[in-house]
Amino acid sequence: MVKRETVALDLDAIFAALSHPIRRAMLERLAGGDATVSELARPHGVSLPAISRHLRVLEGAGLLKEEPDGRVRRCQIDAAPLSAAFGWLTRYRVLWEDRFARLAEHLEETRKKERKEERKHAHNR
Amino acid sequence: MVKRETVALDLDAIFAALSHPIRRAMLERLAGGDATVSELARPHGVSLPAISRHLRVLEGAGLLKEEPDGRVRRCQIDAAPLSAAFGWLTRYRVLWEDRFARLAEHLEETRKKERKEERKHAHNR
DNA sequence: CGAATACTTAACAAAAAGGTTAAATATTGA
DNA sequence: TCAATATTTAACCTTTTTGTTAAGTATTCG
Repeated sequence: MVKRETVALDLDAIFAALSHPIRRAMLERLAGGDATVSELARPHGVSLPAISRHLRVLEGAGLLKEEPDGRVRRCQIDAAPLSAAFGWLTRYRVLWEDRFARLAEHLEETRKKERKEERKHAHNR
Repeated sequence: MVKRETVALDLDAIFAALSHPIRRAMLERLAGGDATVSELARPHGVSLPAISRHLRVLEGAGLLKEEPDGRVRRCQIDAAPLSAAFGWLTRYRVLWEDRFARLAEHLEETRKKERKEERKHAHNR
């Protein structure tokens, strides 16, 4: 199936896109509403070309849509791909939680036995 | 506040660690239980030094704990840092709430089934 | 029209990422 | 003790990432 590979490639691109603080900050900014390239650039002390390339990274991960509007470019977040990242994390978080759950169960079991032993010994004292 | 910076740095490292398919596969493997370096290396067609460095990336993100055990190194997942990534995504999850809801439902459904299967198998053991 | 504005592309450099092979280290087991 | 096993370190190469400045392309507006 092609889909599996696509998803995998997406995850590569999505997680990579999220791994840079400027790009995360841009997404955070865009979460509050659309913005132009310059507006997105302003808070970060880097050149416009650098910003432009960050935007293309986000776009490549499917996280950004741009729409030319006169001489301005209006940028909009597309958060949909985040659900893939979220899904990956969730799938394995679940597994780890299960492991913890099983461990916790086991410990609880052990504790019960121990308490039983304790009570027995208390009687014999 | 030092904490904020630490978290930001962690997010860089955590998302970067998750952006490589081999590293994600290793975490998936480790989710099923501890493994040695060689065991982790086996499925991927790369050299052991390459694997060793992937492991250090995971370790650097706090996702891996290694314990020398004779001439073997037993690797164990530490899922705790994932909650930072999880947390970041969750903050912006408002933007894809609908999809999120559907995904969450689906995962919950899957988990229930899996647990049912687990109990069944546990009985047959 | 022509200057200013908002970007992008080109060309370049430094650093990081990801891989390789060869050599070093440590542990086990015959 | 010696050979095999498991893994890391060193040295090296290539590609990608991230940034820079300078130049190019549209678009708006006086």
